[in-house]
Amino acid sequence: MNLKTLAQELGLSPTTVSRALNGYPEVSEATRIRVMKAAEAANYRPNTQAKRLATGRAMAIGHIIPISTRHEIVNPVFADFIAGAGEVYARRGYDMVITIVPDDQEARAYAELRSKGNVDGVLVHAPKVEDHRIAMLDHLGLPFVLHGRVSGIESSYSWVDVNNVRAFTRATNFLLDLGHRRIALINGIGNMDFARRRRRGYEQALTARGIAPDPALITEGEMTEAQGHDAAREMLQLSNPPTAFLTASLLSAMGARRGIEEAGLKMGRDISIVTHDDELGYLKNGTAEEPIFTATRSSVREAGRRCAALLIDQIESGDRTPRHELMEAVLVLGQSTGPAPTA
Amino acid sequence: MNLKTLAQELGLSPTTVSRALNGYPEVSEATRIRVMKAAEAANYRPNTQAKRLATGRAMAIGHIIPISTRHEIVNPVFADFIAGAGEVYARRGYDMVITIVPDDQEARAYAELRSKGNVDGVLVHAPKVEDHRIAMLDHLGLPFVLHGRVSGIESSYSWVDVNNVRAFTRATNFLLDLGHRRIALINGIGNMDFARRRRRGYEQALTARGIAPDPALITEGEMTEAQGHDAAREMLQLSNPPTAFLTASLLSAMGARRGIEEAGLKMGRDISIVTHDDELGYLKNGTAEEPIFTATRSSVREAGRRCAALLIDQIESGDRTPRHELMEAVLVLGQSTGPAPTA
DNA sequence: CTGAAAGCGCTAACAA
DNA sequence: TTGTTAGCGCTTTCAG
Repeated sequence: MNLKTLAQELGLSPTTVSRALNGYPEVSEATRIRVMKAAEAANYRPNTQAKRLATGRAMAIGHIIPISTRHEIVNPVFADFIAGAGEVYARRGYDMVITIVPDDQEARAYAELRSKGNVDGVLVHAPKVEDHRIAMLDHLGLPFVLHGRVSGIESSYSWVDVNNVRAFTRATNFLLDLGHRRIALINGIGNMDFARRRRRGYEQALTARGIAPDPALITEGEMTEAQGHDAAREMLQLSNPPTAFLTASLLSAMGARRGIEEAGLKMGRDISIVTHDDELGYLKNGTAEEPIFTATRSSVREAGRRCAALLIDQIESGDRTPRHELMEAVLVLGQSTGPAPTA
Repeated sequence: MNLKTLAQELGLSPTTVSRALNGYPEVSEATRIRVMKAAEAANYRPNTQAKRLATGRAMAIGHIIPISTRHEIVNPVFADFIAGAGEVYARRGYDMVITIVPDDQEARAYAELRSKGNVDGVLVHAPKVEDHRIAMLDHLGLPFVLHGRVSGIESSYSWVDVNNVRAFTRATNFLLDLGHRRIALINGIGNMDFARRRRRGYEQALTARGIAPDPALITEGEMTEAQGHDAAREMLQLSNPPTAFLTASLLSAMGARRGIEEAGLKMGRDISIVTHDDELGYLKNGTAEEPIFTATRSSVREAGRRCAALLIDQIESGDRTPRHELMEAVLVLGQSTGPAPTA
């Protein structure tokens, strides 16, 4: 069933039917209703491709996922972001087009998406310090929104990010308030922008209390269980070992926990862990002496929603002045994951 | 840059240029080369929407992800599948369109995808026992491939699946060979087809050795850390507790490990764990007395590739006779994750 | 081997 | 308020 035949059945022109269906004002209420009913009855749906060609709008948003670095796709957090963004796309009639590319071909992927007219805009994931993609997208003229920020870049662009500095300042302060003075940081890959900011928050909190950050207590890398385990084992063998760990992910925290137990120490008695990730409800129901965490997964989903909404707004309004949203992480202590963080 | 202007610049008709670019035989090698060069120089890419409209092919594959049940999107394994499928799509020129829907609207989502002509086929995830989606897609006439199978359905369809029965039979036998007689199963949600099959494999192995499966040693549910922990705690309080755990996911295994330690038992001395999931390299480097696991994540990625390739083949060939691929899980013991499982 | 012309299904000026 | 006409950018007969 297409427009033309539907129009014929109704004894109307395709134009009128189109207008009625798309809510144009200049069509009489009577015919509109008649058309709507007929369309409903015939189970008519406008052909997407034709619509796209005619309007010049792809009604789709692209997400490019580079894969040679495993972090992005393996990170469970990515799925949450997609879920959040997908909710918004569904609501607003957009398709989500995901492209997997070896990361040395990422630039070409954006350019192709652009020149083939596949998408109206893109969402950019996992920005690195001084990420080159910003300049490239600017140059392409393809609307985009970053999930995260890029520290080393002066040009302005739209982004949605969580306040990583503040989250880690608070988490560090929490441990300091408990009396800890030797606090280790198990962080993400150093050139990821979020990791840089988290480290800054941690160091600022220490410095503010007159404690010099100790490089021996900081490790950066892929946020896996093994990372947490190895780091904990190693650090606990120092002559002046940490009494607490602050980790950037739940997996690292689990690993650290294992390392701690292998060293014969007991969680909450000898040592504490704070993690940034609420991922799977692990580490919940603790007391103040036990692990706490800040909410990541729920906020990533919310970030997905906001990125998507922001991008669609920009596309539909044509207004390209950069906009930002900074979300606060929620510190979760001794209870299950709370609602998504507030702005 | 579009076909028309490119043709003008070359002093050729759009037809000829199109033919040259699309590899039609009836164009002279000389002009083909000339056209190719010009296209390259002008950085010309055919407009996707126009191509789609003209050919009637969407050059896109849909993935519908229902979200009210959290399992799918939260499961890290899903990201691996997407990565694998995405590789193939990229190679063969297809877009991957992901739709997130509240799971009570899944049927409508497929119907819309179909009638709007958004995609040429769909990949179906996480089949349940007696999954109704098969009948629906059959009825819609939309080509599809299942990742997994549906036990309770007689109609035939294409699928790619891992041999869950055999994986769990082998894992159970491994524990039996070590001398265990009280083996617990921490399984996925009961109405998921894969969970049903895993259970069957486990029970078959026990029965074959004359051991009656004990319902008190079987638990089914969302495969979280908490599930593993709670199940382990509970089962270890039985008057006749298990000496080994077989879990369907790494997270459950981690949880079980925590539960075991809380109970004052020691891994590898008092108790063993085998898990189906190689997720993050956890539990590796064990001895025979220590945990082993079968490769899931790497095989899921491979499954993604195969599903995508199978679907595209069917779409392009027009041949709708159902095809299947059964992959064997690889038992990984005392070493890091191996290569993807072989067929 | 190349080109002219029609058409994919829709939207959007412009007329009436 | 409705219809006519052109056109989005490509592919694909059908002629030459």
